[in-house]
Amino acid sequence: MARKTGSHSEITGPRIRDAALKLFARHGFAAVSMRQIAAEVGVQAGALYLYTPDKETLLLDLLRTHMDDLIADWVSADPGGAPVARLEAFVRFHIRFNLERADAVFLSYMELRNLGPENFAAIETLRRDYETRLETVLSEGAAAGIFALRDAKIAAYAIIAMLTGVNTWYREGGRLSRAAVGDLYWDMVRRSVAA
Amino acid sequence: MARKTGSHSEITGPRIRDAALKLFARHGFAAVSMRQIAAEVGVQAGALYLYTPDKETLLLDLLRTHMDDLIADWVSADPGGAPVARLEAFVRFHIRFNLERADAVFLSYMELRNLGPENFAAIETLRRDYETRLETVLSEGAAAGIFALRDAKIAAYAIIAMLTGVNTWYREGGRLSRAAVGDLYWDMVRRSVAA
DNA sequence: AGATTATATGAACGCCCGTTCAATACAATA
DNA sequence: TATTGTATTGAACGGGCGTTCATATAATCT
Repeated sequence: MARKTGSHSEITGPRIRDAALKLFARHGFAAVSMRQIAAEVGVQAGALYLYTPDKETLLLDLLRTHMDDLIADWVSADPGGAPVARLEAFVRFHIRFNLERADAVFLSYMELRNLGPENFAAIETLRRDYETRLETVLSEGAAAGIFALRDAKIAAYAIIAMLTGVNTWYREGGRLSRAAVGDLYWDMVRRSVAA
Repeated sequence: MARKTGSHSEITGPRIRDAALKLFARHGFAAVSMRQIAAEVGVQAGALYLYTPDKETLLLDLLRTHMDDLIADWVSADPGGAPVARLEAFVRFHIRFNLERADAVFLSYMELRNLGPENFAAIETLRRDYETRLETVLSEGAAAGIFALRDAKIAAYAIIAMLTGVNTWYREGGRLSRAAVGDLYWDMVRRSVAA
C-alpha cells in the first residue's frame, strides 16, 4: 500500500493539527508520540513529515495560530469608544473565546517550555501584545477619571488571569450559562476598577 | 562500587524530591526521565526505586505534599475574626506562599493529567478544600452585609485565579516588591467584593 | 570484631521514541 | 489513455525509556 484513496493534503493537514492539539492538551506535548497523532488521524507516522518538519514546529504552529486568532478576534470584537464599554466587551470576549478553545488555551499556557528560545520569544511577544491592548483600555479610562487604578499593567494581568481561570471550572450544562458567567465576572471586574 | 560513603536515606530522599520537583516543573513530567533525576542527585537510576515505587507515585507525593502544606499553612495563617481582615490575610498569604513555591504551584496546575483517576481525585479534593475555605470567608462576610457578592463560589474561584496569576509575571528584583504586589492585589480584591 | 542491615551500583530487560527514505499507489493533467 | 505529480506506506536507524535485580560496600548493632 502507498497513497490511499481520497487522500488530499487539504484534508489531512487540518486533521493532523486537530489531533495534535487535542492530544497535546490532554496528555502533554512530551507524553504524546508522533505515532499516536498519526494513529488518531488514521495514517502512518512517516506521513506527518509531509506536514511539519518536526514535532516542535507542529506545536509552534498550534500556539502561533491560537495567539494570532486571539488578537485578530479581539481587534474585530473591540467596540472602541468609551473605556467602560470596551472593558465590558473585553471581559465577555475573553471568556467566550477561551471557553470555545479550551485545548488551545491550556496548551499555550503549559507547553511554552517545550519551545526553543526564539520560538518561545515569538509567542511571548504575541501574548504581550494582547495584554497591552487591555492595559491601554485601562490606562485611557484612568486618564479620563472613569477608572481608579494604582497600576494599569498589574490590573491587566490580574483581570486576564481571573478571566482565564473560568476554563478550569466551567462545565457545559452546569449551574451557570456562559452568559451568566460573563455577567458575574463583569460585575467583579467593573467594581475592582471603578472610580 | 556499591553503597557510597556518607549515604543516608534522610539525605538522598529529600534530594530526589527536590530534583524531581525542579525538573518536572521546568520540562514537564513526561519529558523528564528517571535517569535525569538520578543524575541531578548524583546517583544511578536504580537507586531512585529505594524511594518511590514508580515515577507516577513520585509526582503524586510532590503534589500531595504541596497541597497539604498549602492548607496547613493557611490554617495557621488564618487570623479568624472579621471577614475583611481574614480576606486580606488570605490575599497576602496566597501570593506569598505561591511565590515561595513557584515550581510546586506550576506542577500542581499542569501535571494533574499525569495522575491516574483515583490519585487525580485525591488531589482535587484537597484543592476543593482550600477553595472552600475562601468561599466560607466570603459567604460569612456577605451574610454580615460586609461584602456584596452575587456568587460566593465564583468569587472564590475568581480571586484565587487572579492571585495565582502573580506567579506568571513576578520576577524577584523587578519593579515591585512582594509587599507592593500584596498591596495592589488586596486593593483590587477588596473593591471587587466591597458592599 | 563480627554479623546484620541499609544504601547504592551497573548491567540488563523489552519497549517505544523521532525521524528518514526508497518504493508505490492514487489523482490530476494532457 | 499515458504521463506526471502527490500522498502515503512500512521498514529501518540509533537511541532513550521505566523498571528489575544480583551484587557490593558502608553504616550500624551486638
